[in-house]
Amino acid sequence: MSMPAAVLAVRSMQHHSRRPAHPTGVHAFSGTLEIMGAPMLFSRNEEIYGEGEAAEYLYKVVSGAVRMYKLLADGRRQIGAFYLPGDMFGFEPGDMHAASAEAIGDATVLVFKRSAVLSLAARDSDVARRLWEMTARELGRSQKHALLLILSAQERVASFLLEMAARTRASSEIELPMSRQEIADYLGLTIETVSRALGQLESMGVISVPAARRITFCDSDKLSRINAC
Amino acid sequence: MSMPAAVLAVRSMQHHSRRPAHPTGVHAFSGTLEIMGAPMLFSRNEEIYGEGEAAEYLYKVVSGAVRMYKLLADGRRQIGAFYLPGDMFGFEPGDMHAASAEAIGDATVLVFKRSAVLSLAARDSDVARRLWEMTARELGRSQKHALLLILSAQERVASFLLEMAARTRASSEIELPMSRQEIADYLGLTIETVSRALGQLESMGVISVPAARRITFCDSDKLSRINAC
DNA sequence: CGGCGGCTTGATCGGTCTCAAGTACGGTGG
DNA sequence: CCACCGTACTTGAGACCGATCAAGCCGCCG
Repeated sequence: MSMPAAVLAVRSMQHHSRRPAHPTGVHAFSGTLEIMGAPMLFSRNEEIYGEGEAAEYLYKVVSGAVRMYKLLADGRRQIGAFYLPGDMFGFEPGDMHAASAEAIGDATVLVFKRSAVLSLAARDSDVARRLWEMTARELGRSQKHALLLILSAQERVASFLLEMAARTRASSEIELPMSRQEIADYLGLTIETVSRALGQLESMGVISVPAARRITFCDSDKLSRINAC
Repeated sequence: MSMPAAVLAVRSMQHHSRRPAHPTGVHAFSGTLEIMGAPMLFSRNEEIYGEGEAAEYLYKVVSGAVRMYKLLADGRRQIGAFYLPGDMFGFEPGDMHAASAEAIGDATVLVFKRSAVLSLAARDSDVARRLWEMTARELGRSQKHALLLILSAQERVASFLLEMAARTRASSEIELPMSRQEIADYLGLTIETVSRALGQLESMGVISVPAARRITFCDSDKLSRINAC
């Protein structure tokens, strides 16, 4: 197993001056911990961590987007989550990563040393509570994701669009950071089926697709009604 | 929304003498909290909590089994998890239950007041850590569940059998507490497909099914190889 | 013995995958 | 500025897997 990319990158960062945390508005932890996050840049498709590596860090997306995924024996890829600016990720049940994470496009990510977070949590119950809340929120997201996977193709795509709209706080139009292949791997479909479902929604007058990665909502109510959850 | 069953039941329990916690060997929390769990009995199909209710309690299965599920608009049911003796459940991102929980057969469950657990966690960082670990473990389970749902029917059933075997620490034979319908709703399949997949596995010589709810493993290696994860 | 619920088995239908072209877009170099 | 190229996306035709509809079977309990 090769050296985790994150470890190398963080080490190389230690010689740089620490920039202050970005003014993203969302604070991961109160006070002291926030300044512990070392900003790192990942380029398109660069690995942030790999399955089986020691989970030494927690991460927070500042800009760009991240995919978390697992590869199956036969080569299929299941994307478990997309992380957008403001999202934290890297929570794991054990001390090993059960999945891999990669930058979708160029991305800036704050990196927190896990042991530092844990020791801070041991002293500061408020930090511990936030840590627990974030893990619980991640659990909720995972459960919603599992729900998606039993729906029809059209329902999955509709739910996905609504999820993305809610997470980017955009009501009328969204810009997707990920490819059709990534959407397909997230929804448990093929690119062709995703494309067809989008085409159906468009011909139903629910959305319009002026560019492949730009979706405008023409009838949000109808879109919500297609979503069975 | 009707009064949560758990609330009523706990209230009625307050007039009973507290039995000591069951000697199950698995401890939810160190020390004081363990004795805070009020044992409750639920009968077959009885609701433990319902979607949308306030999440006032945490639960630990002592005996029997519990299903956690959501109902979709069109009546489909997605079972998100089965909880077996030793498992804790009821963790939620918000202060509301996002799903419902019911006893599969008659079941004994320890009930912990959430606010008491939280205030204990605020004082005792060890409790806070355990709480976080359990939530993270639940997150891992949910992610594995999502992975199941993109597999073929036979792979899903094989994975399910392996999961149940691992969780009951049984290597050669398992006794399933749940019906085919519940297995189907957990795996995102129909009862017919579950039944056929079991039949195929049996005719392949991988398992044998002496009784509908009793599965013996004839070739665990081959079963593991069918599982694509 | 009869009846009922849970499970299995069979035949057909439909949605999604697969394979295969075709098209639009973004970037690069002339 | 335009021609070219490669990648991403769309669209079409046919195959396949699991859902659906419909009987039949088994075990349990009255």
